[in-house]
Amino acid sequence: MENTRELFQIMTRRFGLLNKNCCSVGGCDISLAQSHLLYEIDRRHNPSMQQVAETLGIDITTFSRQVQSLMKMDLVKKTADPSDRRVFTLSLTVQGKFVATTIDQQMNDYLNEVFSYMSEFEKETVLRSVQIFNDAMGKSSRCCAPITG
Amino acid sequence: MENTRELFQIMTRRFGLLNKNCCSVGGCDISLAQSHLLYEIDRRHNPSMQQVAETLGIDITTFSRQVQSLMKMDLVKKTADPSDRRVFTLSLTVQGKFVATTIDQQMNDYLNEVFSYMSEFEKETVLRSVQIFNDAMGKSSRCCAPITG
DNA sequence: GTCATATAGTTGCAAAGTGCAAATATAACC
DNA sequence: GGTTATATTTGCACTTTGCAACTATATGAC
Repeated sequence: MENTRELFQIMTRRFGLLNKNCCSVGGCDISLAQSHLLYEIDRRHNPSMQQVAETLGIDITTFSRQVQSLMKMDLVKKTADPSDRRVFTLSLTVQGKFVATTIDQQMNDYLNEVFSYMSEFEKETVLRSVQIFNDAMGKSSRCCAPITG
Repeated sequence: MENTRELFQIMTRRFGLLNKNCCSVGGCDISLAQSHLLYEIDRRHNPSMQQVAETLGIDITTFSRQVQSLMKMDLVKKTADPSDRRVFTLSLTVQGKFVATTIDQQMNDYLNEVFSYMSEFEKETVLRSVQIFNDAMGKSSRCCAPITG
């Protein structure tokens, strides 16, 4: 029987490689870190810088600069929060939304191909399992617990 | 119903954060990249530099330097392959083996805690699902297919 | 043999990414 | 009004990265 960590290590490595391979949209090449930013900004509703940085486990100063470069590429927008002027909320530009959506599409296409090698029952089981696992990770008191999502 | 990619994205993100948190063994702090190297060298039998770099999806020049720094830390050993003198095979030193084993232990401890939030049946299902998913990824013709393991 | 070509690995260099400490700006509490 | 806390940015030094070019060895054609 394989080691438990091994199973997850291999899976996440492969998924990470996939993520890396999906960083090219049209003429626009972005880094893996930038892809993660776009993903997280896309799935939330106007999150603050702090929130996203913490969720991704990135130092806030590094994050600040990553946002700057994505703004230069016109993929991300920063808006001052009127209720607390220390805070900036993040959102995607039209182009940023397009890039994020395209990446999401590519990833889902690939995942669908992977699922095509399983029976429908297996597919359902796998999806449910990942959900169960994510829920359990969320309950854990140890390192990764506070991360939302 | 949640997006398929979302499920995997969240899971791998959390697992990645866990990996990052498990990079400290005794007085020895290593980077996440170094942890991945140790892991992969540990689970293979005297792999060559090329093999490991390709498996991890790292540029060979970057990899070469990572190996150099792990050698300086006395965690990894490079041995000239007598049958092909262009090739160097990698292995862990006693201390490297200790670090890799300790990290593995920490990761498995954490995973066991996560599994404690599930029933035994759910746990079995999740483990089997990850195995099924890894097998299916291995069958895929797309990006991550050639990666061994 | 030896010449051309392929492969394994290293190094130079310039660019990008990183985190800590310190700064700015605003909020919140008393 | 003054102290303390929070959100974000910048300075700086260090590390990491990948491409191009290099060395060294192997392999195949002839």
